[in-house]
Amino acid sequence: MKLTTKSRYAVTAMLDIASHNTGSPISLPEISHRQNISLSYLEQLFSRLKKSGLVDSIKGPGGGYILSKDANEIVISEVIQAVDEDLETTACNGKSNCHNNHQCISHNLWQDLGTEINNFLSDITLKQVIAKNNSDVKEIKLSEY
Amino acid sequence: MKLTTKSRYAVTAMLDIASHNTGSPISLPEISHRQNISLSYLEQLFSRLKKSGLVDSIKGPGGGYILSKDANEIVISEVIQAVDEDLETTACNGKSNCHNNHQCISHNLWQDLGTEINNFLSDITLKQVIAKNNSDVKEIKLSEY
DNA sequence: TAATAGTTGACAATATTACTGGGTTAAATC
DNA sequence: GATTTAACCCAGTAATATTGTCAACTATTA
Repeated sequence: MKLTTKSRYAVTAMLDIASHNTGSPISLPEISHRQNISLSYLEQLFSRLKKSGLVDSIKGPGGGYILSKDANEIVISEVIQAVDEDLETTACNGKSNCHNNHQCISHNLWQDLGTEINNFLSDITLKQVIAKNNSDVKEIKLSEY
Repeated sequence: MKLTTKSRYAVTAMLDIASHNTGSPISLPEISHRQNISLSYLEQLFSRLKKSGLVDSIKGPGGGYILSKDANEIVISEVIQAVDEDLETTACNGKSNCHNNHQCISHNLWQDLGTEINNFLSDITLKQVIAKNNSDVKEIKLSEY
């Protein structure tokens, strides 16, 4: 599990689509403007997102991207994994001589934690993040009036 | 919250020290060998970790680094923050005109999630990760005999 | 005190990744 | 069918991560 600015952009863009979902596709220029992410970069990200089957695309005027599943069926971790392809490898990966000894145990420490982080992010859907945010906004509004 | 290979290395190195903690300091060449991280890079990482007060250093032969606090008092998030200095900024950060409107709501989506991830990693200590790993190893051993 | 093993810091060089720009293709509207 | 809008593809540049090298500086030990 890796969590870079790249994956942050991808998650943000997916959240943008999910929160502006009115049935019609959302274009990348729209997202670019709202989220302040360069169009070219979005194109690269969505190339991956589409390959991973998270979005469908519609060409031409009025076209754009739509979520391939419902927003409560897409979890954060799969968005991240779609754009950050490299699976993490430990130094002793595959070496049979490094099994159950002291060195390998050390190597596994991060792997364990990585799995936990992954599990955590696999429990959060796009919809949940949006719902939480909306409730926060309501609170702000209430406190202002 | 950012989670790159850099922060992964930092956490791994800290876990290495914590798991080999026998009272005497652990040298960077040791960690470099065990975790397969270049010595130069470890030096850079530990420069930050020391500045953040997470480790103390002892010079000269037999020297190295020791945890400045007990392993159950150091949480994963502070290790990550020590090496990844840049605080994340949203596009509308600071602009008063972008408050409570549609655009800003989108920007906040990630920020909310980021906070959650941070809270999650603030609840996990070095000691917990090691304890979990040790129990896993026991399970493996049991199943092998 | 000299020699050695270790940390610390600065700096350059390279490899990898993040990001941008220019063009091509496809669909819709006029 | 010309024009517009958007996805899509490919190369280039910028930034960052990573490694390498060298020179202090510090404590230990002989």
